[in-house]
Amino acid sequence: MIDDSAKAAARLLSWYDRNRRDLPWRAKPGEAVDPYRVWLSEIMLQQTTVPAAAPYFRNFTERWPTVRALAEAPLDDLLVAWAGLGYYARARNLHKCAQAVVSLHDGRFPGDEAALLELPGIGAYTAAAITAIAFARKATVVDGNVERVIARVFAVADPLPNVKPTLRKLAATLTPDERPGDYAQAMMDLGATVCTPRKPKCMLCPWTEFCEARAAGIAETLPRKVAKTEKPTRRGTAYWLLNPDGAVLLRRRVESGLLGGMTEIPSTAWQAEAPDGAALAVHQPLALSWRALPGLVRHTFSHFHLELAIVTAQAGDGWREAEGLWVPIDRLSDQALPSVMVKVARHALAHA
DNA sequence: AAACCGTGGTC
DNA sequence: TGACCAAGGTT
Repeated sequence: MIDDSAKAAARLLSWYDRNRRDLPWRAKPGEAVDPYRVWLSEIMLQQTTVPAAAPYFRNFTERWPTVRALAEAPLDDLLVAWAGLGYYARARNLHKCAQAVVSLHDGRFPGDEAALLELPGIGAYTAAAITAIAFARKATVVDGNVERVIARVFAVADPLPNVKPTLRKLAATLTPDERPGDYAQAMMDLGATVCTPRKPKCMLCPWTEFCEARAAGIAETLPRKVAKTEKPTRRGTAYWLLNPDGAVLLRRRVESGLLGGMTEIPSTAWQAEAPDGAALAVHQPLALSWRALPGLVRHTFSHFHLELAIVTAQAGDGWREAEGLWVPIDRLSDQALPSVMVKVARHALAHA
């Protein structure tokens, strides 16, 4: 077991110095840390892999180099730029947070956890990460990586999420006073590259000698998690409607909830039962004779599977009566289309 | 407090 | 091939 937390921290920091990864948001040695870039990267990395976030981070920082620039941009520009990254409430809160930093803090991020926690989209993890990485102040960062490392080092067998407070307390006992930012990133790097969910590389681990789970031969089985509820399937039909100019009808979804504020191809409600003829008539954007396209578009969201049928029609006179916006096919990339809608558009273009 | 909220890669 | 997984937060 770990009987000397200072020694454990030193061992981890030494490992970190020898295995430092070059990531787009990581300041080079000697380079000043920009809290704006730390914050932006932490939001993008929530439940998101490094390869997925990296191109979005480059695009955002090039286009909006400061929090003030981001605050002054129209929300819809952020949603277009965020499209495809998922969890779109993050983009809405990103905008709110940038505006709060400008209006409440004169354009500078606050440097303590309590003040950061007040900002939209910043929770316990992100507040600690910004405090440690951007402001070099002591804070215990607990993300999925840290939970896994701590559960293994201390052989905590109680399942998540209930055991989370216990893991947090244990993690705090190891946090050193020195180099808080490097230590936070070292813990996450250790979890991401060595103490991995499957087949942990214990031979390369700086903590292998005092890891209780490794000693007990149960490292790969930790942390335990309560079984998740099964995902239901919902079904719907999307309307691929073209006007005489060859533009397609799109709509803006409501601000809250699933894909809030994003652009969609008009469709019926998504329910357990596929829509019947009456439902198709109720939801159609124009009263027309629709032709069914072959196949289905399948997509899985965080908590349900979706099966979408697609019907198509050509609007004649009166196309202006439809509710929504008409977008030329070659301008679809300017829209805030989430991945599921990109799938629908591709399917329609391939089969229409 | 449990549900909601995306996506793409991996095995 | 379908379940699991990733630098979580909000309601």
